[in-house]
Amino acid sequence: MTTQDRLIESTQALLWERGYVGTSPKAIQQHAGVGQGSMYHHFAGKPDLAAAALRRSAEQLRGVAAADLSAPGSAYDRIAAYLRRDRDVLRGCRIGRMAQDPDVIADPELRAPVEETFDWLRARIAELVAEGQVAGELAPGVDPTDTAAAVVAVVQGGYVLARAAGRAEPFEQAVRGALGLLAAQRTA
Amino acid sequence: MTTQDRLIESTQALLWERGYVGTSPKAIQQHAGVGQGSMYHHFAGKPDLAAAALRRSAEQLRGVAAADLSAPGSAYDRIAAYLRRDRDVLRGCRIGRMAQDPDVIADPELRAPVEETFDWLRARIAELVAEGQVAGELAPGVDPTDTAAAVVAVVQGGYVLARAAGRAEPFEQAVRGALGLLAAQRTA
DNA sequence: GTCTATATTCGGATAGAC
DNA sequence: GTCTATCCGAATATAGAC
Repeated sequence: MTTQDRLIESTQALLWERGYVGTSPKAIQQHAGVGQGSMYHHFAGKPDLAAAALRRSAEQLRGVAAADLSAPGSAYDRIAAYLRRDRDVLRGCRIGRMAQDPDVIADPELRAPVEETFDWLRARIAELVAEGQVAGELAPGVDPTDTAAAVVAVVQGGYVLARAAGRAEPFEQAVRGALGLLAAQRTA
Repeated sequence: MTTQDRLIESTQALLWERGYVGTSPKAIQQHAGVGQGSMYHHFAGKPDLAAAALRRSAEQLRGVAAADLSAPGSAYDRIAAYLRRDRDVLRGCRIGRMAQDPDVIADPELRAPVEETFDWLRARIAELVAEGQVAGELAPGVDPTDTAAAVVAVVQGGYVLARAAGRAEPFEQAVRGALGLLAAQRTA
């Protein structure tokens, strides 16, 4: 692995754990086993490195979610596959976490991967809901866009509840709750 | 207002905006218009002050939510009142935000108000759902505890989506989505 | 109770040698 | 490309005067 890659991966890990404000260049260097000069040779500074790390995390997350949402089965099955995916719940979401950091939100370069990830995710789930309705699998009563936003919000909010509680259970409850409400839309 | 109160209110405001890691004692002093020595006379340090601020925020939040959830009308109406309450969406949740901060989660004194707020909120909403089912207003199919967790998660996740997007709309979509799914449970 | 002075470490980087 | 030296301000206090 290249020095750049190790720096990016270390930054991904530290941003996930400590957030942007809580992650120092020195901590990144130590985690990556890379010297000061080396880091500043490859990257302009902390914001530059964070931007690279966030772009990579966004790409990876999208890949995983895309797979869940194209799983075999009905629209409901695919959304359930996304919601039920095995997660490290107490760690939270690598991307969603960044939405809380004012320095990330204030910098368009840093916010862009976060915004795009959620835009894509909501749109993809809305598409599935709409397809399910057209296919007659889901009742036509609910709005696909709104429903998709609710599904994504349940996951992001589930992380918040779980971390607040110090245990994964509230996340799992929220997911079951969402699936219970969604199941009532099935026409079968 | 006493010096203590001004310090607590300033800490509440700064924790909301910048989080725990991002809030310095100096910033608190300046925001409160209080000197260094004065702050350390009244509080042992940053964690002590933050604990006082979080306890107060938790108490206030609970008061507001309790009012929504006891509004006139059916169980659905009360949950809708909670979900639709006018919020400063892009600022996020004063309490939920803390769940992302590792230093808050690691300190039992700081985590307690956060955990208790969400425990109470989920329990109160679960109670409403169960009452609605018993009264025949809501279909008996969904689990009250799980549904309540989903409702609270939609709000917390809605904040994440809105901040990521830089606009309030995704929050409002998520709320409408949740209400749409919940409305389908009404037997009327 | 409040103020000013002082201390230590960290954050975030630049400079220049190798 | 990588290393070490150096810089300046901020974070988080403690000490002691008023």
